[in-house]
Amino acid sequence: MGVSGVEERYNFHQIEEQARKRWAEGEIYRVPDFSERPKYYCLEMFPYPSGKLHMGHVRNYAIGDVVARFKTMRGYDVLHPMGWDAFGLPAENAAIKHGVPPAEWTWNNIAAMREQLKLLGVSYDWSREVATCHPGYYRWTQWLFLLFYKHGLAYKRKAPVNWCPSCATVLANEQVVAGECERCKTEVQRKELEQWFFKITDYADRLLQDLNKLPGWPDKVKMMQENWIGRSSGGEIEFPIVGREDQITVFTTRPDTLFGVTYMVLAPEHPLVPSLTSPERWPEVEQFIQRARSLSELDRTVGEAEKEGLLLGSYCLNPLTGEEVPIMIANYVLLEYGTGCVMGVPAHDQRDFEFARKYHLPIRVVIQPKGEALDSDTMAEAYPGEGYLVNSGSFNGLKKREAIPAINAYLNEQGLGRAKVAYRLRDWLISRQRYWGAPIPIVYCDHCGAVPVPDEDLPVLLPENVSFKPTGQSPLVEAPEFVHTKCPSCGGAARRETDTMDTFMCSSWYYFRYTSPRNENGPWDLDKVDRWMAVDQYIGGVEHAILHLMYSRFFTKVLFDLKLTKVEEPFTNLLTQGMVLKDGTKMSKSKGNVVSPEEILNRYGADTTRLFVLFAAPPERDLEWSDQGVEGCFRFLTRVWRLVTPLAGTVAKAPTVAPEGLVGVNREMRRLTHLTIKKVTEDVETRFNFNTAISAIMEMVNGMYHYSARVAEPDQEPAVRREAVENLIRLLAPFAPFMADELWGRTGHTGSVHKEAWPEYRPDLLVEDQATVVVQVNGKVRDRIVVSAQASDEAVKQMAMEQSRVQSLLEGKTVVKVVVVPKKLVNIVVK
RNA sequence: GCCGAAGUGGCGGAACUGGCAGACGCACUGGACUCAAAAUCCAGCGGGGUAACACCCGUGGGGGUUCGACUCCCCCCUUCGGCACCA
Repeated sequence: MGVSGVEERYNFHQIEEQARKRWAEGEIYRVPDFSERPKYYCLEMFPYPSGKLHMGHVRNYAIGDVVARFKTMRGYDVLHPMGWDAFGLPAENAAIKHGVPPAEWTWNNIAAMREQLKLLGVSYDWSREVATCHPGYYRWTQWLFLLFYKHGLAYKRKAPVNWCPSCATVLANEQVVAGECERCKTEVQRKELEQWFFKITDYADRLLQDLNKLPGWPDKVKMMQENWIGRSSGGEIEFPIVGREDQITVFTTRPDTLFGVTYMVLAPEHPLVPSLTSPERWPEVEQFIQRARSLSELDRTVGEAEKEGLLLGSYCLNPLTGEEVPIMIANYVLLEYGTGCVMGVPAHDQRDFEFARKYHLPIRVVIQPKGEALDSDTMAEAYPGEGYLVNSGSFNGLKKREAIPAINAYLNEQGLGRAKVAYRLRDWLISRQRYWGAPIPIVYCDHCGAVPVPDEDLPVLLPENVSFKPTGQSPLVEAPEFVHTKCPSCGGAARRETDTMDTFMCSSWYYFRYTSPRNENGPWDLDKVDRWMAVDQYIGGVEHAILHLMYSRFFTKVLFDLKLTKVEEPFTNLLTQGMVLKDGTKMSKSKGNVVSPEEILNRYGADTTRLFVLFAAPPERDLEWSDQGVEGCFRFLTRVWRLVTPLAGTVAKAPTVAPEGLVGVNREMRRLTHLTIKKVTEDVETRFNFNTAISAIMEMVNGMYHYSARVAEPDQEPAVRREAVENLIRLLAPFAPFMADELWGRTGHTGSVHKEAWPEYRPDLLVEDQATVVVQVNGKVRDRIVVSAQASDEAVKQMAMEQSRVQSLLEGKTVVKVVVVPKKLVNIVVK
């Protein structure tokens, strides 16, 4: 690395513009559908086209791009596509506010964001771009809806649903966070509405079980899905109703406490309630039901809501004892879980305990813990733990663990119950009362009922010239030419479904579509999906841990069952990247701490911007924005520029193969080059620790500067220099693709560095001939010695003991033990 | 309440399998270059202590295992995230 002459400034504007042009003209990021090379599918969560890239996007796409570029250099065909999650409320709200039609607003935003992504230099195959709001895309979203419908996985029913008054639409359970709309934080209300659902509960167990097949997912995300699915195993038990032929079926996880039941309690909305209420109690009961209905989910479930209940005046029989048990309703029982009723076992369930104390219901102990005597009169709280059955007839003496299967088996024999699993997960509500979404392709006919739109009539197009004002009904209701149609079955007058689909439907299958983005004969080409799926690496924010990621898993399992894919899980490896923070908190307009990518790109260029977000923290951790940190990355790139550009000409002419048996600084320089290749390769490939990979490259650059400072130019081995420079450029390529490509050209290469092979290191060149060994006495570092790499443990030990520092510490003591770790340390233990 | 993750200099972070704590970067300090500044280059940079060494302390706190612990085990504290009347 020689003395530079006239320095040329690092003009990133020019470099990046020229590279963008070259890349576009050469179509270097286009990936073939099929080839001999192994495939790798690298995917980042596609964005909502808000019109502006934010730092979170920059981070997400920079991470994905490193993976994609690295894998390409490693010899894979990398599918790395981009698209737009383009339906949704903001477009409609913008339309209402500014009078621009949602379609126009959305397409303009897409154009703007596409340009920003191109500025960032992400290696997308733009020929595969998809937008969920394009009729050529949502045609297949509708097709998939009908596929689900035909297989009994889509159904319409009246149910209590979550209603967001601000968004003027219903929400899925997953979109309600702590009783609030996850989008706008408005408290959700409960409404009884007839809505479309997807039967995700049919897949609850597989969604749970198959989490085990995802070792490449973060435990955190798997845990969140596990919590959300909320599997509990127990049994269903029949309690005959006194004076009637029918019975109440109850779900419980504790069949072992069946002898401790002292009351039965139903959800207020339970269908049996009216017939179980005695006439004189009805007015009071009806009032109670009304009150429970009107309360929001939030009021009813969050916090220390007081438990309230009422006797209905009827009784059922404990199936094991024949004992009469009063039937009640209570606000703490949820209609949608289990069977909508609870057997009250106050001695062993805290909620039942509180309820029983309040209403003076009897408490009966049926589980006795070892070495303790529970007394129903004096106990201060329920005992839910382990113990032996008492007051339980022939089951007395069994352990809780043994009693559960024993009682289940007995009930099963008698036809009084059966083992059963319950889930917290509810079916996915997919109807939305808004305009900017894929219309649900169903027609209602007075004669034929709900009729699916025939496949050949898809897409059901969204009408234009519609008023978007949210009224609580879909704006499509106000579009007569849309609503009025013919029944596909009988040809008579009929009307269309006016609700649109949850946008999470559109995003549940887009990764399939990328494999065949323009296919018109089906949602995708099976051969292409088979080649590319599953996604090898998926990257995005953890906020989708449940919503998008669980829906996508559900879709994939349905598609697998219907033979439309051979994979059962869509995403083999998942990386959830951390947030970008400023001043310790999430960037937001209201806090005024937003850093605009546009501005940073303009001031420092894409390479610096990318480098900073990759260097400042490992990908899965939150990243604190630092203007000075960006400055530092810019400085580093400038340093690379000043190092390489003056050498470009001589590097191009130098021999490509370095001589063997080098000594001194030339040998050390080679060693550093190969050490860095090893470190960067391992950090990127096995750990995704881009921050440490970049610091290794920085150390290499520092080493190259030292090399040139310490070695007169004639003594530098040209081949060593060439090897260092070329590998530096290759290693830098995934992180700073523009500068790397520019320098690659300048050092005499004709093609793009992004078509180059990733460098390999030579293990034999990593070997050092000397090692610094730490000398400890009783575990404390007291000295260091330099030893030959070949020195025996015994020799190293001898040498360590001879050090004067060590000698003085050994004086008057006895050496108990000496531990030698080759090439690392000697620990002398003395007494 | 239940489940999970994380706590390391002034800051972002590193230490991968138990082996020199603080790589790399930022900030800061001193020096070189300059009329001067910026840029750049060189050096220093956990705390105490010393003229300089020595030495002592130090990875949220307390205990333990080990020749040796940021790393393993037990208890506790703090912060963040998920679930939360789910029978």
